[in-house]
Amino acid sequence: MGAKTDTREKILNTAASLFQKNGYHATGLNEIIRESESPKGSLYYHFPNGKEELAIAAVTLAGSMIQEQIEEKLARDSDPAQAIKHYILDLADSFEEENPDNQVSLSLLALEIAPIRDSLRDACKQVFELCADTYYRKLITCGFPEEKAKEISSIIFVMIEGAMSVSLVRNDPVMLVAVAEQISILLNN
Amino acid sequence: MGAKTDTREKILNTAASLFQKNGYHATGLNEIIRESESPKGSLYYHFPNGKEELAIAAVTLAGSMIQEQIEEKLARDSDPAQAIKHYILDLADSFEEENPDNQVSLSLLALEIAPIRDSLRDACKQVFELCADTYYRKLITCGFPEEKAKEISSIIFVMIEGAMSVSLVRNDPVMLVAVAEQISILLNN
DNA sequence: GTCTATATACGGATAGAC
DNA sequence: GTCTATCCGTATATAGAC
Repeated sequence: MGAKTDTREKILNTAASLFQKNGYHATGLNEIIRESESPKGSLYYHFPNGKEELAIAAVTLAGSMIQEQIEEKLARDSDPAQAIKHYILDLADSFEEENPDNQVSLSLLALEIAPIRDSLRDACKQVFELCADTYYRKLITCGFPEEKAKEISSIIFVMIEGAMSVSLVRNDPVMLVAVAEQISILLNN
Repeated sequence: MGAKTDTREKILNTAASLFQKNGYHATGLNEIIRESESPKGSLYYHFPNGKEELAIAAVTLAGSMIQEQIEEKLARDSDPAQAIKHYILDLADSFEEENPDNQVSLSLLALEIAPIRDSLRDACKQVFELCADTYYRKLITCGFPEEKAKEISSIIFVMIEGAMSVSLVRNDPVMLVAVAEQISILLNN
């Protein structure tokens, strides 16, 4: 093995990166195979259902990577409010950088592909759930009551995703900073 | 006059509706002229710069309509927390309905078109600003200090847009309800 | 499993009659 | 100002050699 899954991985990584950055409809399969230096035949060999199947795999991969990043960064502070604030400020800091692993927004891709088909919507729902659940577990670990943690973790996900959208549109991370400042208020009530 | 601007208006309204609902790249000009029952020649007569010019006009129109709806609904309650909560719960209620004037999310369209060109990004920024400013003016009217109002109004816009995105992806308005419940906490701190 | 050539449809845009 | 016919590029997808 090794080379066996290598082509598939290259295609998938490239697709996930381009889909997240430019969106689903704006990204052509030709662009994906060019950037990943893979032939089109391999794409359809590994993803027989074409672009939609690739989208499901891509949103799932992107979600996992984001989830891992959240988890890792939340572990740096024991205080949950501080940890989450710290994480969001890091997002703001890395906003200018262009390297692909800093792409932490799922909204564009999810909003585009969810309406296409139920299977795509389900994949998006799962990814959203996964991210929110990472905040949830942090809050539980820190002693928050279950109900409160459930409520707050969803709100945090919504605020971050909303602030990311606004920041991307405005091309300016100040909205993320503003949201970071609200976290402690949110958690202490 | 009357018939003179009628064609333009029909094209623009249809475009704004389809762009908001399905997104920019997923909506073809052919679809717009078919749905608006206008010939393609008229589209390029009224919007010589084609799809991009239409997108600017559409996002601006959509923003104005949303802004008016926010303003109108916030006027129903004198207490700002109550007014905003009431407005968000209305959004949740109207979530199932399909008529076009209930499309109150700008994120999909804005995230798609902002990166295309600066003129499109600027139009999106202005629209976002317009909406947030409506919350701002409500807060000022109700006696909030300027700085606090500025801060909170942005957060409210972010939370609503984020909750709308999540609700659209999940096809379920519960996230809007959850956000509505947080408004009073946000305003009383 | 890999790769290229090709099929087919549709995208945005334009020309030019009326 | 209105409308149709058409251009050209690119999109997704497939066929079939290797």
